[in-house]
Amino acid sequence: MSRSAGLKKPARWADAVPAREAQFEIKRRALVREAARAFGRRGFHNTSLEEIAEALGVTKPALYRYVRTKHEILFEAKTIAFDAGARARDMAFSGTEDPLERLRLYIVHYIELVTSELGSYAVLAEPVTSLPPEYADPIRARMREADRALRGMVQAAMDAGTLAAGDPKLVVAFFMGAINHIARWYMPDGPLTGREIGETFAHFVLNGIRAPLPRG
Amino acid sequence: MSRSAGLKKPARWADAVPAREAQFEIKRRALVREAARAFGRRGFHNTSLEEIAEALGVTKPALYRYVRTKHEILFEAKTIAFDAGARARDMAFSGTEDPLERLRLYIVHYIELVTSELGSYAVLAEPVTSLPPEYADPIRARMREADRALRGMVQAAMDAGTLAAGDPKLVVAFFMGAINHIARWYMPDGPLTGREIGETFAHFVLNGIRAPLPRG
DNA sequence: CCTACCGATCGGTAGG
DNA sequence: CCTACCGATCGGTAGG
Repeated sequence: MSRSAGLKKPARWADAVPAREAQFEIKRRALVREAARAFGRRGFHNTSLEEIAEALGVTKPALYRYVRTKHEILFEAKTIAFDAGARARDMAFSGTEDPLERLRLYIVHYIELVTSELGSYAVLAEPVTSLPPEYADPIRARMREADRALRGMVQAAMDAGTLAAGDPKLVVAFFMGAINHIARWYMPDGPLTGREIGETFAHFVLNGIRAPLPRG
Repeated sequence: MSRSAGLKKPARWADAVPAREAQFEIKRRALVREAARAFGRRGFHNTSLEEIAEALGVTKPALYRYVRTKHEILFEAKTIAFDAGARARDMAFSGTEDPLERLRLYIVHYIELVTSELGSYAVLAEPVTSLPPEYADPIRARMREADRALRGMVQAAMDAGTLAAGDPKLVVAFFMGAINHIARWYMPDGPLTGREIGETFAHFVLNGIRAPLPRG
């Protein structure tokens, strides 16, 4: 359609060397990840673009080659976190047919993802109100989507009789609160691996923290 | 010591009408509560003093009669939340001698307090980094204090054998994550009372969400 | 308790 | 990718 279309040069080296665009994506991702880490630690408004730029070894205006606004960065960071949740659900579904075991797998996998990215997922704690409607609305939609999916998983296990009957909403609020809180205290170089935390939390959620043989 | 001391007029009506100072305290508290609510909902930096003033029916400069800085307001709001936690612990200790029951009482009471203040306690989610060191340091100290106290309660129940042996730190992180998250989704005019949520969450924490009689 | 108003921070842009 | 620099927001103050 465009007049310049006919002038496009053939790809050099038959695209064997995608260098330029690949570099761009790599840099952009590094920017979003670094920002996510900072936003999660200190909060969106307590983190200036200049600080992010400094952490990446460039100046603030350079960031604008990769991103349009600060809001866009937060939006991308949150999107990555929601994608991880969706991936954990996929893994849980393809891992087993049993509703209760699915829930367990979801918890373990999601926690492993959350703890494997240098704390980038703490951005989930940043209020959506830090974003203008154009970004906040899709994020809220994804929150509802994740909630709906998890409630469905809980309901399925209740229907199967392996979960105590009750309000799925409350159950999801319970364990997602505990899980999303992890990003706020987890230290990648601490004594516990993501897997260990995942297994432990999954056990706590399903079986509680009580001793198996309460003394009378 | 002051020269005007000798000129002080006797208290009118023998202090039966403390009006002035009481009014001041009432207004100050209304200010902090309103701000806490707004900070918890939209975040500290997304809430301007002008918005808070408007919600109270005054102009921004009027707030400075009751408070020195915006930071001080956030500090007070967080302090109130920590005081509630301490009160819940006191109630738990004076309510029973049994370590496990104490934990249960703490959870129920704390959740009841958190849900009984129009969402003021969501300020706990605001990062301490929104405060300058002079305020952030005491807040961090109180976080550590609360953590230590709760770990002690958990350890006691483990020693008594009513809680499964394990890492008290992880146990506390687990249930406090779930509990503090409540302030972020609780609606005072929703279908659930704070008491109901408290009882349910306490049960989830202690016994898990699993059905009591899993089918084989 | 209000009407102005100042000062600093910081997101974003110009221009190279 | 950098050196300037603009513009808006907003916490806080003056003065009444």
